[in-house]
Amino acid sequence: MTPVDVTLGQVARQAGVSPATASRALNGKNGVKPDVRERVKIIADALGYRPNRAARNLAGGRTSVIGLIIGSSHFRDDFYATTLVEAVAFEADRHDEGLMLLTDSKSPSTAVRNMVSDGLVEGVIVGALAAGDEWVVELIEANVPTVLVGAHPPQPDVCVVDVETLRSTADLVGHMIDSGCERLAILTGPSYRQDALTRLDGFRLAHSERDLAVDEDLVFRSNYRRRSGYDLSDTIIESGANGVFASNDDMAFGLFQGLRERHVSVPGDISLAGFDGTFSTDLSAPELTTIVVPYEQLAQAAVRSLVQLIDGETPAMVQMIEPEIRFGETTRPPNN
Amino acid sequence: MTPVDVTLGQVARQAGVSPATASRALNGKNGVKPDVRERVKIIADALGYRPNRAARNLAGGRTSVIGLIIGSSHFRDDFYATTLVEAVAFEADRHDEGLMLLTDSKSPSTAVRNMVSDGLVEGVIVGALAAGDEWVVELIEANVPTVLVGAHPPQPDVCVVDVETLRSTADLVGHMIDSGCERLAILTGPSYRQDALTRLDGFRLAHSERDLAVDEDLVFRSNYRRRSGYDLSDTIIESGANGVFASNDDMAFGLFQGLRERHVSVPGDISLAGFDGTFSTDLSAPELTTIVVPYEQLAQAAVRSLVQLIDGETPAMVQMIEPEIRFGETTRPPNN
DNA sequence: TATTTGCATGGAAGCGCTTCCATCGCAACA
DNA sequence: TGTTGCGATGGAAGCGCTTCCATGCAAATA
Repeated sequence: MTPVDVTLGQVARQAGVSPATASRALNGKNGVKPDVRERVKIIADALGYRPNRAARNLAGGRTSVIGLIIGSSHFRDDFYATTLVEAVAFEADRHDEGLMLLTDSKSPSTAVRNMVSDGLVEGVIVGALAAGDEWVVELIEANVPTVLVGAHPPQPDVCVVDVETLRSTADLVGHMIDSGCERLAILTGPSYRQDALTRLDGFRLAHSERDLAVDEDLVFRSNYRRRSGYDLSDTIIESGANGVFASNDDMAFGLFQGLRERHVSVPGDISLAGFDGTFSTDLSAPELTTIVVPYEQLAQAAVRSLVQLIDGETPAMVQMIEPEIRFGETTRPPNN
Repeated sequence: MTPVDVTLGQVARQAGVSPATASRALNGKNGVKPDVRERVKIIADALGYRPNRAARNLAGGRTSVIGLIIGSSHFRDDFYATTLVEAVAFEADRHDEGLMLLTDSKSPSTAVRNMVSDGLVEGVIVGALAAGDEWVVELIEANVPTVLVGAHPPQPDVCVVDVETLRSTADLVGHMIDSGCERLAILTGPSYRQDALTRLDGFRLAHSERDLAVDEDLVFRSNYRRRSGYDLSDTIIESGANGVFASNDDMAFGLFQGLRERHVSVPGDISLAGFDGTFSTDLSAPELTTIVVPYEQLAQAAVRSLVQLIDGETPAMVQMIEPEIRFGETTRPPNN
């Protein structure tokens, strides 16, 4: 089955040492003379030796496989999911870690725990999204090294990597206010999603920093769906808003489309900004002003932290990655 | 590390049998009395026993992990990739197979072979796409059980699961011709992609079946990009075509957008169909007539075949999944 | 009843690796 | 020169499982 199969023993014999020493040499443990180590390494290389992960794992060592779990419901529609999967896959590879995709077709925690107790996966990265608490708690309590990516309900003792959202949202919203949107509306995401709440908080923060009250009539509870942005077009127009911060790009695109169809000029009549940094497929749409989620960095931080966790180190419990605000053509230019 | 760790030995002892028998009982090997098998199973269940995959693998058994590799270049933009990953993940899970995501950040074949010789992955599913030959050949020669999903250059001795494209395309195109598109254009995909070629073949087939010559001036070489459909709007209009088969939905959407902006009615002035069954994000666009790629079925067939391959059985070398033609509002109705 | 057949079962080896423990040799010390 | 100490090394156990092989027992046959 396996194409070539050089074992540690063969390497050891070739190098004239015992398997024990060869193992130590290859794994960077000390107690091996430098020249011996070097010799073993060279021979291993020459022979194309690859340690059998199963054996290594069995013997108590590392598997070098991490798991990634993303709610399947988010897989399809969410730009988030795809991009994160790709980024994590890339990053895991850089760390020489295998990446198992764990589905949550049954119970997610069961799936994960099973994998872990199967001895295959040493830790998991959870695309947090709307991850319910029990879930994560269960993992942590089962002592599974876990890193959460993305917004999530506050949770003690869990390693989290997230996008700094409050400040950046407040900055963007603040800019909109400062550049003339005295009637600024917001399209929120669903209230059960932490990220949606934080984005709304950022919206409020920008106002309070300017001693402005948020006009609650301009807070439109929505659901992150493109359709909902589109459907709110009339309402927005009637509200007299001259600026809209959509809590995600999808809604912004939907709204944009609605506004265009109603011949409302963006940003002439209404300034528009989103959040995520996704790409519109609408080829004649202007570039959206938005906050770009840095997936690569998220993935990088997540994998790094997880590896540390597995190695018994203590990574920063909370890591906030600064997103970049990208000014497009749907708001007035920043220096205005 | 592992939360609970019930071993086969414990199950065996509890059941009052030897580990050997327990193993046989649990793995459905014969040579175990039904009542004993039942007892062992019940106890294993009660104890929450989960076989250690590493050990199982080491002992020469199966790992029950398969790999999935998709060119990373396709990961981001291709609807294909995401959907396939999801479908395969789901299906693998149903088969109790773990799913490793293999990146091709280095050389793809190296990545795969490493995984396999690491003893982690028993076989791979390759999202074929534009998979170069060497690649696949290398895998096959390295004796790695491999299943290709999707169109690919003809290749002997490789297990392939693909969408039946020629006939379905010819059917759809035929319908367009029959329902009044005497000037039917095609937007092709890039010529290095097998699927693009087959779709073009289907287009031609529909014509030859009707003893019609393909007007080569209506064959527009394109690249699957939405943008290219959009950009070809004027050319299409000038060509006098009254129907367009776009080789994928993306181009169809792009073209649709272009036509709408130029106030050309679809299907009034020009009938339009695509291929793939993706969803338009354009909320006010009509539903596109298209051929829906059945990802779930593809994934299902692929996983099934791979498992057979791994088990030493001989699955059908080529499996063609029949897609469904979905008539939307961009062509005249089918019974016309 | 004696013998063969065949199925159910247990014992034990071993997959490739890591790691504990004992050993050995050498340098530094008394 | 005789000890001690310590770093380098090898031997061997064992991770949890599968599977070969031998054993034992019951049913089927002569």
